[in-house]
Amino acid sequence: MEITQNIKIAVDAIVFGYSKNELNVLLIKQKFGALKNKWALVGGFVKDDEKLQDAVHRELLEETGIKVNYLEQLFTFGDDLHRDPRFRVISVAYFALVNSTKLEAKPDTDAEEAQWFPIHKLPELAFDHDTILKTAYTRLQNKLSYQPIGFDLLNNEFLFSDLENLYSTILEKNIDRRNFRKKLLSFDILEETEKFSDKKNGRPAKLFKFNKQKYNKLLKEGFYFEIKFA
Amino acid sequence: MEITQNIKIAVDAIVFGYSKNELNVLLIKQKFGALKNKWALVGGFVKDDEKLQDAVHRELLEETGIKVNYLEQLFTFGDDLHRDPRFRVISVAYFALVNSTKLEAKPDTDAEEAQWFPIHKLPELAFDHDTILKTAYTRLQNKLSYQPIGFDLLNNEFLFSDLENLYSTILEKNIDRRNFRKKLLSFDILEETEKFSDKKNGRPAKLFKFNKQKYNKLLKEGFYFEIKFA
DNA sequence: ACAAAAGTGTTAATCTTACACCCATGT
DNA sequence: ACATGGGTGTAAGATTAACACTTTTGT
Repeated sequence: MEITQNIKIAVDAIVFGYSKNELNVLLIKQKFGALKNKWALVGGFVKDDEKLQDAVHRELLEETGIKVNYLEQLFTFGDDLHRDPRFRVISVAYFALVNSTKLEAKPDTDAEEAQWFPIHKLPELAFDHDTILKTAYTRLQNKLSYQPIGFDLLNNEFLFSDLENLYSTILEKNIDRRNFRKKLLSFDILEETEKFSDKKNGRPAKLFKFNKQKYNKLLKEGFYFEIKFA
Repeated sequence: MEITQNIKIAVDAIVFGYSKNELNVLLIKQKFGALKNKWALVGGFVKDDEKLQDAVHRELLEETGIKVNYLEQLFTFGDDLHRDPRFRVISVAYFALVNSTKLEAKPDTDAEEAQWFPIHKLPELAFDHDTILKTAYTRLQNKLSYQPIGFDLLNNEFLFSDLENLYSTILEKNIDRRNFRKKLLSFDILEETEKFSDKKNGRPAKLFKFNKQKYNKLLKEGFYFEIKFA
């Protein structure tokens, strides 16, 4: 039983970062080919002896020097036979979160131009990457309501107002501050620190931490993280 | 830019059927190779000019003659480099529901032996198909609570008791009959028919239909299907 | 003293849960 | 008349939603 197949398999990463009340996406400028100078998701072909996940990490490191905080498989795009104009490529897309939108000095390898773009100010994208991005954004919006994933976009220690802004920015909704705080505290997965914000204006605010161990423990006991909004 | 890659891409379908208060999975017996006589999910290699979805439909038709009621992409299994002992295969798994567990007379093509197995009485499976199956079962259990997917496992017209049994079988939970009925009726996506069950025993029960148009309309208006259990 | 953001509590409305008896049919 | 499964309502408890004033700090 011999199989010949002329399909290439690639991975692409949709990396979200949150900074200054904006949700950003990491893109790199295409340097070659018909799509030169368009922007694209970080990605590339999978090596023969490489796990899909490892391929994603490798590409991220090679092209942007970034290490992600959260990574999960999103969807496999393989129904559009000509999504890549060169030949048939099936892409396994991954969804990633980072808690910093600083870009390190570019790594030596590919020296691609990587850049963060606010989700609502995207440039024209190569391939079907706009579709992929839309899928990822919807996934992020949904997950925020039933998985404590927002913390992966914030610093280890954060203000309640940061968290609240993150939710209201990404979900594009207003949130009642009191109800939001009450709800999150009721889960008992946040810890107060002794530290305070060092903002110029207004009353200093306590810094909080997400206690992942406690969350995992509660999960096993049947706890279900869920935040709804009016 | 030349790429050589020695990875094959396949699709596999996890087909669920519900019959006589049991959840069943469709498997086929392997006829060749090292895994001969083990059972496996329906699947096969993707053709060069074939959409992933079409590959699934084709394999289902060729190997079992079945047409599914619901199909969605589940997950892409590609991290285990030796999941297929012959060479590296990445498999895009699809999750399917049918409303009949009758198997047509075998189609002429491959004449594979296809058979339904109750989810809790599975034979030994080839490859990593037990992992895939577990993933699919979890997905089914979760989806049942937030998408009206159970109807795709039942006849077009069904009894409330069927629906209730389906939920309690798949979720492996007891359900309060009154609360369940109240909840579902409150969604206003079910229609009473004029017909009644023709069971021998007990009071005849009304047959209901799921009104998919109405559900889709409500969805657009922001309706959210959600069933929780005590 | 004022501007800015943080912190906090109550009430009404809604939703969820628990629970048991009568009804219609076939034998 | 009895066995079988179908059909229904209510009350207590929990959760959600709506809403505004006081506190702390820097200037």
